[in-house]
Amino acid sequence: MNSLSHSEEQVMAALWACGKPASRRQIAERLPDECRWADSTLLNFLLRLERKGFVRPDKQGNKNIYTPLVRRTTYCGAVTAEHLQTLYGGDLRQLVAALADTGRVSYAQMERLARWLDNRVAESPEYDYD
Amino acid sequence: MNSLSHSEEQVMAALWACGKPASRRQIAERLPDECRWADSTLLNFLLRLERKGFVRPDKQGNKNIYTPLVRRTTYCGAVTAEHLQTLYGGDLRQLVAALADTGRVSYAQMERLARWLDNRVAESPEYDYD
DNA sequence: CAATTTATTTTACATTTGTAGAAGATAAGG
DNA sequence: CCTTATCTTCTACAAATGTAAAATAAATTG
Repeated sequence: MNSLSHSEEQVMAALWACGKPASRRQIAERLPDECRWADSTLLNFLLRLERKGFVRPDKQGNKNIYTPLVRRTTYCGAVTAEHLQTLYGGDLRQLVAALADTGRVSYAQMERLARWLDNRVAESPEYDYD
Repeated sequence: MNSLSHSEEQVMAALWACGKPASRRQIAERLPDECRWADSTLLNFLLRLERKGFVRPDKQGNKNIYTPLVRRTTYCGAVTAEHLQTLYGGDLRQLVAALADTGRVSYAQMERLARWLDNRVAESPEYDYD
């Protein structure tokens, strides 16, 4: 899988957030505030994403409708795993700790994660233990 | 804080892994296998890191000893928080889920994280609840 | 100390990235 | 249908990135 630049990643995130194939306008609406680009800028990123095999544009009249060709979880899993490896040697606890210790996630969120994990771990079988 | 390119990040990770100020050679030893760069390449990254305020080189004879000027947790917390926001809308559960669902972390590791979180959450006070 | 090895600094250059104006194509209003 | 507003595609360009050879400086060795 081709790797994405930060801007391209933001565009993909916005497209995934749309939940279905979306126009340039719809994608723009989902972008965070700091991404107030010129139309042609966003379209250029979409073109680069097309070249990298991440989206397919379908012409509806003069407009394009973009469909993601890579699953969100697939891409995010891969890039997060890479991030985890590079910065934390693959240790997920360290990643969570870094967030907690620098006050990047609230206590409440940590608790929710704990509860949720307890469930997952409880109901999951152990035959693929390590 | 200045942002780092992927290569620069790998260099910093290696330097942090050294645990103390380190020479170019020592840093190289800690780099992952895929980073078999020419010496001048690594030195160039170190120079760029210096310009970005991430390291300070101290001359020991003709050698440089590099000291990190940014704490690992500070940097990693910031960049992981950004990653979390961009790709998962800030929801840590989604991040963990993406790793789990794509088989990027083992069941055992998830369990360790769960245990560890249970402890942290238990012993932590709640006065900063959300 | 001359020759050789080891380090670092400079310089270079192709590629990728961020950003958007200009140009071209399509639709819509009057 | 002509004008105007939309959209997209082309083209451009500066800055950042990946990568390393060439030049330079310092240490080591015979």
